[in-house]
Amino acid sequence: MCRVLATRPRGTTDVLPPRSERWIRREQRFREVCRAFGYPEIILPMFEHAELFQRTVGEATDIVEKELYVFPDRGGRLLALRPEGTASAARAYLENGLHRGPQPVRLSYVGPMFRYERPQAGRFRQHTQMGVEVFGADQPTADVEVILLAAEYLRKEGLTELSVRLNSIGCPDCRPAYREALRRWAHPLLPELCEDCRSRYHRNPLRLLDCKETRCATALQEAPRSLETLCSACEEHFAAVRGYLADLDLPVSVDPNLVRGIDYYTRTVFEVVHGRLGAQRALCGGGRYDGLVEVLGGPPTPGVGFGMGLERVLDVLESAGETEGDARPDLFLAIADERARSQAFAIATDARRRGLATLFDLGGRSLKAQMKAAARAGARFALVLGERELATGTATLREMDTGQERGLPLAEVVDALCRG
RNA sequence: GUGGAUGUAGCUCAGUGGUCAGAGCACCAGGUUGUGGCCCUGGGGGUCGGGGGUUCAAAUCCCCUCAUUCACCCCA
Repeated sequence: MCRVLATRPRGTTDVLPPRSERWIRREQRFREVCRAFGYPEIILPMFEHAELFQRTVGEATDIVEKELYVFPDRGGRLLALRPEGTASAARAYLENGLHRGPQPVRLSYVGPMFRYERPQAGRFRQHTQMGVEVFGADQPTADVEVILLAAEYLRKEGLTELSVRLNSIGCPDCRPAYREALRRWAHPLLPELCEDCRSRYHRNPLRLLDCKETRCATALQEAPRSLETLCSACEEHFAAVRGYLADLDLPVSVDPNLVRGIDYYTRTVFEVVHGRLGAQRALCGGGRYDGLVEVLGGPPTPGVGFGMGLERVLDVLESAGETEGDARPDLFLAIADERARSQAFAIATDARRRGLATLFDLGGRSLKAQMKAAARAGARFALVLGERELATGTATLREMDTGQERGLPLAEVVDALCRG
């Protein structure tokens, strides 16, 4: 085996059956929920002009600064593998003139995202996000709708122990003032803070608030909160979001320390977290991005959405013993005599056309080995075809779980299985 | 980018200087010439992650490197 040719790139994964079957079920269920909420799917490119992400996600963010997969193509364009879905969706919304049609525009998407990160539990260089976006809606009900959609999907997957973390980081009117206020307040504490926090002070003071170092956390306990300095419009918006969510039987906690690492967010930001998931416990992250479309040269357009990590959802489900979606064949044809092979092809074709998952042996193995293969594949029924069946026109159908057998005319086997 | 742990069969791992490198599970075949699961027997499968060094002798000790993994930063 060649070490390089037969090794996947760092941070990527091969998703094998049966996990791949479960994976597909998760995508299906997400699409069902999106359909129920009226969010048709948009299919977007996996790479874009690098500038799209640099300008929207933000030059100074980790995602752009150190995680973006950028490359020049053969025509000299600077492209980037998408690190997230919202910027692409906003670009497509504008480029295709959706902003000129009826508003709001609701969209969903499922697909791979790429970030050059050091892999760890729940984090990869290629991961998959299921997300939704609403463009052209500034009402707090839109924020509530997308949070509700995320929660409804996760509920349908049978997940419990979920909670929604919620915060408002203000808008271009009130955020700069808050940043300055926080900086001024923290300045005298700088010598006590950790090295990371001293650099956060300059780069992104909001990040000071969620440092995990205990000495920083205690030092900053009394820091001013963004929630206390929201402008009245943001204040009102946030109060409305909280109010609707409170009526909805969702475990929501307002967390003034929740800060997200993408520049385009305004007002509402949120995460859905699950307790038992290692250090990367956010299943879902999102928020409002009222200035995003305008940055791309479009009209002022409010928007809100989220991205959900498919691998993380699967991890939680599998840690809870999830097996839904595991494939199980209905019928295994064991061939005891090569002269029965044509008959086997005919029965298999009939069964498959009628929706029964049917396998049969490709030849050269003993009947015993074939029965073993049938059991291993998890087949519900096995049918032996040989000289005897050809002569009498009847066969023995064996139910694998119980070992019970019954004789049936060959022509009726598929009918019997279809009836259950 | 930073720190820790780990790389031996498909999987989980044993083997810390000394014959040709092992176990369990899995896989294939036979025992049972038309029937899976239990049992028995046999079989296939390894550049001991890679390279260099020390030594009469290296899976084992040293250096480098690659990969995996967990955590930090950050994020889904």
